[in-house]
Amino acid sequence: MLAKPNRIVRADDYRNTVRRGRKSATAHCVVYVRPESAPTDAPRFGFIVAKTVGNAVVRNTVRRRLKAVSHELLASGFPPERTDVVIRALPGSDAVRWSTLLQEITEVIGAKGVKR
RNA sequence: UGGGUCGGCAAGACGGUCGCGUCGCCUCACCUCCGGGUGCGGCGCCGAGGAACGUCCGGGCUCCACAGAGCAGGGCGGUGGGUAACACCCACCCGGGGCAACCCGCGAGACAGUGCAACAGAAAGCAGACCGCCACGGCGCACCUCUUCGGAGGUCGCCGGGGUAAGGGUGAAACGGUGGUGUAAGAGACCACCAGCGGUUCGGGUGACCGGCCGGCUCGGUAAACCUCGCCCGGAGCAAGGUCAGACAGAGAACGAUUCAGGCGGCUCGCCGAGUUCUCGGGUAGACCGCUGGAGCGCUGCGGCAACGUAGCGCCGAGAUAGAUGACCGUCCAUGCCGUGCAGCGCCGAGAGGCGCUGCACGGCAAGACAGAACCCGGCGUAGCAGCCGGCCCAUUCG
Repeated sequence: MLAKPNRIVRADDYRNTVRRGRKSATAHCVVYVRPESAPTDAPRFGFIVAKTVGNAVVRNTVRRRLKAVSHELLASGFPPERTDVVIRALPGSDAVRWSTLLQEITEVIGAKGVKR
């Protein structure tokens, strides 16, 4: 779905993106976008799924669907280079239809960034 | 056919589009101390569970003296086996439940000692006696019978000192149970059977125990109360532990070296032994190893009632670290509900027909249990929708 270079893996990077990135909410997620922060050209994604969302199986599924959404975005060239994105899933996001989820996040990311 | 009981299997299938992680191979690029390393891309293999879960037991592994001894503490508790080990498993015994298959039991000891038992009941542990039963003695404006008229006998009531514990009632439990003999009334006082106890007794079994014989007739429960007995247990845990890289800033106090500084959870011994502990302040929490081939899995043979053991052959089946093992779509498969049609059965109706149940076909909708590895095994416990298969038992029908 998402290759290693497209993932945020350091706690510091999460912290900076959540604190300093621009924040916008959809019906099921909170999205933080911070441009010009990644060390390489590749945009990076990170995901936060709290225990309030569900048990381990549900959290895994939610995170995998968000990764699939991010992959769709990358394929259509949406997040600009060197941009960090953190998506925080809210309770209830396990029951959303796939098309709805994709549309919501695409709108938010598309409004924040310029198409490459 | 219906009901019950025990056990096993499986954990939706197939396809398409786009992807992820470990490992192996290849191409290209870069670096090189020429061993190799890093990165992009391609191909191939593999990629969650029966409970991966809870973390309740037991082990492996690692470190803590050389992992030792005693005490304390903890765990276990029918017997015999299995196992690396267990609180697990198998077989058997005993007790209880069930017509039965089968299920259930925190299954040692109450003649070592201490303690406990609400309510009820006369009485709860050592014998005793509330109601009652029984003779004996005394008393009576009581009653009946006989009378030689003096009284005698009996019934009833009261009192007295005795005998007795069968019956009543309470309780979870009342000093054996049932039936008889016996007696003034009764009682293991005696007898038969049963239950329990004891035996230098006989037989069976490795054993727990079982059966027989003999004996005198009897002695409560509770150890998920203290306790006693037997067996077992050193502690901490993969953030164990180790290598490399990197960062910072030290200061003060106490104790101590042929040793009771300190270390091995507590105490004593024993061992090791040169730095240890505390306070204030500051810093790092990166990479690699451990890390997955193992008490491993499958088949067949042999031993064993079984758990299991063993031999041969074959196989390799996850190693992530903001944490891979997937996302979306389609078809089929079971499942539930609704509708339509057909068939069978039952009921209602004079009839046309109507209603209900079951099965099949088609269409639509819903929806796919519980749940996600993190050092690894063996168990236990818990969660769990709908299924499939088999053994056994009971009832019924037919032969």
